[in-house]
Amino acid sequence: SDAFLVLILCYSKMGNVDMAVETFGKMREFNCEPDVYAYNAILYVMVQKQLFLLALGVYNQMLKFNCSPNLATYSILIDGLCKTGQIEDALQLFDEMTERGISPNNITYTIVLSGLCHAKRFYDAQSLLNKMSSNGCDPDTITYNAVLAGFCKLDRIDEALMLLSSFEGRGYALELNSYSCLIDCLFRAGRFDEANKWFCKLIRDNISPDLVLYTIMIRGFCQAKRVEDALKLFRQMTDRGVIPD
RNA sequence: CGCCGAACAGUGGACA
Repeated sequence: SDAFLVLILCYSKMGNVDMAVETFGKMREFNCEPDVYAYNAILYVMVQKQLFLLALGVYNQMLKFNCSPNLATYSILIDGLCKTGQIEDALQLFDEMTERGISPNNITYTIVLSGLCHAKRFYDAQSLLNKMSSNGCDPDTITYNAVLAGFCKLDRIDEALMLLSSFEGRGYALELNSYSCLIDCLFRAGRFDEANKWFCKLIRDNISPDLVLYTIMIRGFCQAKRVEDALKLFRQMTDRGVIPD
């Protein structure tokens, strides 16, 4: 049974649904009842390949065979719904899960938060974030990344900045990607000085900007008609060994 | 057979 699981996981990582499904089917032939991990593995591939209806079928089969879904099962399914834009169904499944007595953890919350952001449901995301903390789940760095990027893209920059300060207050540091995202959004909102301020902070913190961030900066300064600043950055970039594309 | 552990799920940047 473990052997099957490992095999399914391998196919799953290779993105080979057909072989994963075939292997899964063979389990029964060998008198191995799939356990929750096997189900999760197979659900995961299906969801990755957007075969959501198939996944739902497997989920129902799972219930029929009295294999109780666990938190990972729901995370996989909810994630699939979110990523195919079916946020309402995702929320419903989320409720179904809690009704079954399974409480969400960091991962589940992050999935739903990111789904809500992608669905442009800022207020729902905000209140879920609060609910998360009041349920004793502390957002971790992945949660913050997801929500920060989400808020930025919804042009809720001030909310993102507030989030960032509570984030820093808890001793986390942003990664380069997230800074880039924030800076880009500041530029788009016409908040050039702030964008520049964050960039300077990055340098002070000894984080090396990469090609993408330099591109964001240069583009931003060009839009702000600060061509000299843009050129200065271009030089800084090449001096630091970042090659323009 | 029971217990314990392990193995499954989350974010991600400009232009394109």
